[in-house]
Order: sequence, then structure tokens, then C-alpha cells
Amino acid sequence: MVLAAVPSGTVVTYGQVAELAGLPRAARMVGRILGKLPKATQLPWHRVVNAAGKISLAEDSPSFKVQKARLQEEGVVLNKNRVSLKKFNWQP
DNA sequence: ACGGTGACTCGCA
DNA sequence: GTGCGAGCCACCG
Repeated sequence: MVLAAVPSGTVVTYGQVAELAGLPRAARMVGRILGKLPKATQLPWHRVVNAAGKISLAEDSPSFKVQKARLQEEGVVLNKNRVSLKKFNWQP
């Protein structure tokens, strides 16, 4: 699983994940899969945000809060609902 | 089997 | 920054 390769403290966009998965424009698949994943999943789905660096969930969504909180725990800087998408070089 | 929908992204105006 | 249209693929009724 591509998501499993996401290091701690790093956020990736759906597009990034999709591309790494071999589906350059299938960002939707990533999101859809995440939603289908069991809550007991081992995948760091909370490290996945949209191209805007924003969590693609409703602020009133329980998952949203969890994701946000977890990201901060991992050391990811969050500005409101926006994460710092630094120029992180993805395993060059 | 078929069509609609969606935790999205990109290019263009 | 904001809006529109097109592309992607899997799940659900």
C-alpha cells in the first residue's frame, strides 16, 4: 500500500498517493478507499489531504477532528484547516 | 448490467 | 483567488 510508505510527520495529497499508486488522475479512488477502510486500518489515512493542503472532510466530521489532531501529534503544522505542504521531496 | 456518485486534480478564463 | 468542465475508477441502488 502506498499510504504505508508515508513517513510520519509527512502529509501527502490524494494526487501524490494516486500517482505513486500508478493512477495519476485517480485521486478520487484514494479518497474512496480511505472512506471504505475500516477504522482499525493501519494505514495513515490522516496524512492524506487534498491538493489545497486541506482535509477533505467536513469540519463537523468525527474523522476530521481525529485527522487534524493526529497530524499535530505527528508534528505536522496545521493552519486552521490547512496543512503545511512543504516542498517535501518524495523519495527521489 | 447500468447509471449515478464521490475524503479529487488539473488546465483555462 | 474563484469557477467550470473533463478525466479517473470502484461501490451502491
